[in-house]
Amino acid sequence: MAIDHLDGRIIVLLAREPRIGVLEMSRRLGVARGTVQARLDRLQSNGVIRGFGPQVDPAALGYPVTAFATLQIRQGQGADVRAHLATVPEVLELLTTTGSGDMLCRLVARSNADLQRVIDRVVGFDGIVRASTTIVMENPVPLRIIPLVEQAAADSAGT
Amino acid sequence: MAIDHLDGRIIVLLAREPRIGVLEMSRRLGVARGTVQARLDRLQSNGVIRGFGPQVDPAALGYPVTAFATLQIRQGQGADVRAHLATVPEVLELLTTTGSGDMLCRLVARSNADLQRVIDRVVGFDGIVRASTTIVMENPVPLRIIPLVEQAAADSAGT
DNA sequence: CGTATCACTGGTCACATTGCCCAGTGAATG
DNA sequence: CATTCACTGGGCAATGTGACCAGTGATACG
Repeated sequence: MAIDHLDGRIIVLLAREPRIGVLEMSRRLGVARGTVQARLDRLQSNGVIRGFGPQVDPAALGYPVTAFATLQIRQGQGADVRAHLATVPEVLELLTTTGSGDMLCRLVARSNADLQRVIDRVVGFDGIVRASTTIVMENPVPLRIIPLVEQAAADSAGT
Repeated sequence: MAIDHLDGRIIVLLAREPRIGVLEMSRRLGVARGTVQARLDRLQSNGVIRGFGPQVDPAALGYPVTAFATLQIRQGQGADVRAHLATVPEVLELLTTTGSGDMLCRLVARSNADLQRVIDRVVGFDGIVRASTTIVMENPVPLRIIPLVEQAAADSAGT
């Protein structure tokens, strides 16, 4: 579960140059190829590295508008609402949060006008009592993981 | 910018089996290898595919708690606050939202108790007027992109 | 109507990398 | 002291890669 310094270097290197191969990594890190391979296998079976799927930019797909919707759910309707939201492609993520029957929903849309359509589709469901939406303007820190990986690696070094 | 059906199939296939190579993709899709290669190059230079970085699970790194903090920023302090938050490893993402001086901040922590430490570090900065935090309990729809890709590919098909 | 452009096909080539194997070493464990 | 484990450094066959090429069909353009 905890990662050591070498694991951290592997992940960071992989994050910076995803196209790199195991052999080149072993050269850069100064360890044997088999070691890198074993570490990678372990990190993946640990679940630390979930995968290497392509990171797709919704904006480049024609969905430049991002918004968050906070939904208040009628008691007992949670499962239905989840199933409903899972069918909406513009719903990129759904989280349940503290506060009874609250959900947070990450949305994208083709334009501000299109966002209205998306929101209508999202909230057009019986179990949703109330919804409030916040539009994202800028993204000063895009979703990142490297600093946390370095932190985790440094922590384990102290152990 | 718009993707066609073949682009969509490439992305979906890549998302499902990231380890797959160009050659194997061309076999599965029934097109020539060069075509897949050209499409992939184009998708990447378009910015539709940003990269293939490893998807790291913060929970597996020892940070199982996720939270969102809504920050209200003092006028004119936005840039300073961004710089401050960028230095906190537990800040995975930072967005500015509608509502003057509002930011939304995605956090992780080692535990609920540790979250207090993270929040203290986040809000312990002059430009932040007020902060409210919501803890994430479940993640019924993890960050996903495939449905949107399929949608975008279907849309362009109609064109 | 001809022509240029473009994407795609199906093939080749040399080269690098992969997955898999092995024996040996050093450290930590029991 | 014996065992286990991670790592090293090496070797092997098989595969994939990047780079080409000529030919073809469709589309857009003068």
